[in-house]
Formats: sequence, C-alpha cells, structure tokens
Amino acid sequence: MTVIDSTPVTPPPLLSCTAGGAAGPTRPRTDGQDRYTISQVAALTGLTAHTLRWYEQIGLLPDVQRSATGQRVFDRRDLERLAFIGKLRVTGMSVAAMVRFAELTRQGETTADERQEVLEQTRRDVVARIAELQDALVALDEKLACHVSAHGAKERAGTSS
Amino acid sequence: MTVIDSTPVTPPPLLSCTAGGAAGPTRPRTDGQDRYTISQVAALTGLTAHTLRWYEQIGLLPDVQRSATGQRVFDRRDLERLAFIGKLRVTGMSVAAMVRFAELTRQGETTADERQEVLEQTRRDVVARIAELQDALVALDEKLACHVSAHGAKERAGTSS
DNA sequence: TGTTTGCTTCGAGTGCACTCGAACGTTCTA
DNA sequence: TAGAACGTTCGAGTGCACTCGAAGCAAACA
Repeated sequence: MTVIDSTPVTPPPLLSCTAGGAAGPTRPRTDGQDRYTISQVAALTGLTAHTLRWYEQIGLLPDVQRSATGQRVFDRRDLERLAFIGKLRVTGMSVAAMVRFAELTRQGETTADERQEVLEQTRRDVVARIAELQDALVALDEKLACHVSAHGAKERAGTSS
Repeated sequence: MTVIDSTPVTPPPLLSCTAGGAAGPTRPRTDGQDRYTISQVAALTGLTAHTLRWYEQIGLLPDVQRSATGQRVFDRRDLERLAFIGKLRVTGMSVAAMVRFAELTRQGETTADERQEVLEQTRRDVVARIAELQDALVALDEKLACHVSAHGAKERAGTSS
C-alpha cells in the first residue's frame, strides 16, 4: 500500500437512508463523477485492495461496477456500503453473517422482516457488549482507585520505593 | 465437561481492593474453607479445566496452591483473579498483555507505576471502544428507522409484497 | 471397588479474518 | 514509453485464543 498523494480523494457525504447495508436490489447507473479506483477506496477506508477484492469475491460487496476494460469502478454507494460494513464489523458481526445480510438485501423487499430481525438482534448484542465494557470500566476504575489510594498512602508515609 | 450437581458451589463475594489483577506478591495461606477443585472453578467461571491449567501454565494465574497430593486447590483469591482476568478479557486485552500485567503484579510495589499506566491505557481503549459501539448503534438505528418507515409506507399503501 | 476426577507433557487442530505472494497479463498516467 | 496500477486465480501464511486428544498414572468419591 503506497500513500496516495495525487488525485486528491474527497470522501463523499454519506446519505442517510440508501443502500448502505449491501447491494440494493437495483443500482442506479453511475453517471456522475463519483468514480473511485480500488486504491482510492483503499485509502479512504483503510482496507487493503486485497481485502476489497476479497469482500467482492465472498459476496459482501457485490455488483461493483467495471470499466469497459474490466477495472473496478467504485462509487459513492459502494463507499456507503463499506461504511456500513465497517459499522457491522465494529459490532463484532462475523463476515459470514454480513455476507448473509448482504444476500438478504440483494433479494429485495421480501426479506425486509428478516433483515430487520438481524438488525435488531445485532442491536441487542451491541447494547449487551457496551454494558459488558462499562462493567469492565468499573472494574478498571476500582483497580485504579486502589492504585491511587495505595500511592497516596505511600506518598504520605514517604516510603518511596 | 459434565454438569456439577453434587457439592453445590457458592460463588464467593468479591472483595474490592485485593489481588484481583494477578497474584499478589504474597498470598495468605488458605486456612479457611474456601477451597475449590478445578472442575468447580470451571463451573463457576465458564472456563474449561483445560483453559484453567493453560492460564496457570502461561503465567496468567500463577501460584495456584496444591493439595498434598498435587491437585490444584483454588481459593477465593483465585476466583477474584479470574474475575478480573475476565474483565480484562472483555476489554479486548490480549492474553500476552494480561500475562505481562500478572508478571508486573508479582513483582510487587516497584511496578505500581507501570501497572497504573497499563490500566489507564486499557481504560482509554475501553472508552474508545464504547464510543465506536455507540456509533455503530446509531448506524443500526438509522437503518432500523429506514426499515420502519419503509414498512409503514408499504402498510399504508397496501403493497404487501 | 469401580467410576470419576485429577495430574502431567506434548503437539495438533480449530475458527476467524484477514494478509500476502506468486505469476503473469493488461491498462492507465506522467 | 516507462512504470505504476490494475486485473485474474490460487494457495499458503499469520495471529489469536483457545480447544482437544492422547497416554498413562494417581487420587477421590459413592
């Protein structure tokens, strides 16, 4: 991965309610100027070109457009999909589950209920995970409090070792 | 792992400011009745006996006492240590880092500063992780809101496909 | 007394999510 | 026109945290 310094890449604004999850069942053709090469997308997302190709290959990021010469042409929609994939990744969802979700999305409106259930379950998982982490935070703070009080006592007693 | 149904195991209350992190440099001999076999500890913690032995072997849970016949005898202190290890695990700290922390704890008061730094860094990591998850939660909620509104529109229009 | 549980060491296997490299050809850009 | 970037397929490697099994023997429990 080399640093891209030519053709400055401007991250597009993310739309709110579009096909972030995976491929939408229909994709409006990219007629505008939001075209990104794989290395630009790599730079924007922090993923490697390898990983981007892999995502496409396993069906996590399907239907990436190609130029007449066969090169991948990513657009804003793909970046949105990748952004949402990033969110799902943060939640701890496995790649296999994300692929499954992408497939459901591709299947269109008929899978809306199932997708909603997946999202709600994921939401519950995230809430639980946050609670766990906050629990851990409490434990850390208790430990730190011990350290501080022990240190304070030490300071007061002048035992510096 | 079989389910333990004899000798009901009562989880001990966790003390607040003791040797949770790893072995304290000195361990008061276990004279009381808080003695646990490896399978009892496994049942209490959800870890396997394999993993408990492994923890001891790699130095994550050092100085587990032994009976005259060489069997491990865990006590409340060990359970506290395991509870704290569980918290650290939740934070995403690697086993290697936890072992390092346990070693520092064994080394006693001289490593207090370093341990405090580790705890503070871990705390920062956890806070960042929580922020990430809350971010993901927002993204999930946006998606769910889309679903709900789409569904609502569908309901209103009577297009049920 | 027989079954279960425990002990040891050792290495191998698992599942995940990448991550990399090879090998070789095509296309784009300065 | 050179060289960087892109394309393909394929398999292998990495790092983590377990997880399991074997072998063979000792101890505890019902």
